[in-house]
Amino acid sequence: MPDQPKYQRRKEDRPQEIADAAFAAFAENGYAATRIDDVAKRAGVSKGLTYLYYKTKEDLFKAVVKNVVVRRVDALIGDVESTDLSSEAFIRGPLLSFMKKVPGSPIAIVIRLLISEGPRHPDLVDYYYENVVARGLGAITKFIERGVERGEFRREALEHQPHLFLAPMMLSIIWRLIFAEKQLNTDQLMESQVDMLLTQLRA
Amino acid sequence: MPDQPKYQRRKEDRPQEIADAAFAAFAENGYAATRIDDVAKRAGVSKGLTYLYYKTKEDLFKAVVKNVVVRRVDALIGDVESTDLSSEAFIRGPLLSFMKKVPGSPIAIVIRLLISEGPRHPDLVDYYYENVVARGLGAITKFIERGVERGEFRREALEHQPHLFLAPMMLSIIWRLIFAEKQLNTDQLMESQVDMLLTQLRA
DNA sequence: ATAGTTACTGACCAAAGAGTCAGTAAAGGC
DNA sequence: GCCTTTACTGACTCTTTGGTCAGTAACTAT
Repeated sequence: MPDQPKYQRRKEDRPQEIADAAFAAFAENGYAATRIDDVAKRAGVSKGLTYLYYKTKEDLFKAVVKNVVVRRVDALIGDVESTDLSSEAFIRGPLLSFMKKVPGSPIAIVIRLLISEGPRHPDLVDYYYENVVARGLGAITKFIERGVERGEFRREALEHQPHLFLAPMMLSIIWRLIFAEKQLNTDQLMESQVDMLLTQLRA
Repeated sequence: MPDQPKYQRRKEDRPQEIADAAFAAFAENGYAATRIDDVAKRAGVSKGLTYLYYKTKEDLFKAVVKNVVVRRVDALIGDVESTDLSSEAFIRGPLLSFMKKVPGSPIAIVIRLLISEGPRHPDLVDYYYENVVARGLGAITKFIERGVERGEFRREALEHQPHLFLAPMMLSIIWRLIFAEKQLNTDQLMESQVDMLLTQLRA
């Protein structure tokens, strides 16, 4: 029987492993009800090690919440800027499919955490506003404007369109966060809305 | 100097006073971060008294969350059933004005609490689904159907209309829960949506 | 091998907070 | 006034948990 070492030193990977475990724990139990000890167990390390990489529970929380969403939004914005589809085709294609994915993705969890913990972490809220919301809305707005310039869309009535595109997605997210099991065809909801908005936008 | 009694016995009023204080505390801090001692202080009573009227913290929480919303929804449903306005006039009038009020009302707080604590209190979620969501959606659906019977609305495409009416309200609620200060004209958002939906519904 | 470095462990501490209960005093009946 | 009832208080207990740190053992260099 080979003597198995009690643990391996894996300086490089630990922080991410702990962050992943923490995300799962926060997702299940929320911030306050999550025990650091529990996070450590999930990550397969001791509590002490968690404190080596993250100074406090709050630090861990913030670090975790920040790194979940940004790269997804980056990807979407990249798509928007590089696509050669017509505006309508892009909206019906990649944008709609992105919106359909969100309610079942970690983004939804982050929204739950922002709703429950946001008020006690204003800097986290600011971070999300700047890096996710503002950029996301900006991208959609730019995209509608491009449609206008190309003569695909009418100029008027685009005041609040970006938000209206997102509204059924938001409803779907919340619905699933609260009533996970109760059926609601959220995909169809978003499709109807997109249809409706495009009809109104079309030149 | 009259000797002031240390306290008054007010058996009738205490439960409600404690519940109100608890709602305020839960709204500010969430469930886990709320101290019973704090609730008691807000209500101007001792911690012990809280436990006389509510067996546990969880009992208190559930009692509080249940009694905030139901009577408002009752009122709305009462309106729906007794109005003599045309369907469109009712939607543009009382329904829209109800939806505008919600994001700044205690209902929004309840939604926050359901999102953060719902998973750990499934019976509370069920209660809300039955008493608020199902009844609310039912009322709107009935109302659209009435419009159809009267020849005001087209029959088709009313599949998911009730949810679409509510979607921008949901977005507004969440927006204000997270980004309280950041401006967004949520009223106008809901008006645009109602316009759009009515245009589509109109016979 | 052996010594040195440090990633990692786990027992520990101190604070906080849910829930209890013996005792107090306010109201009401006589 | 006095007695009884019970709404109410507040000090106490016991558990939980965030955070610390002295010690251990996995790797590295020589």
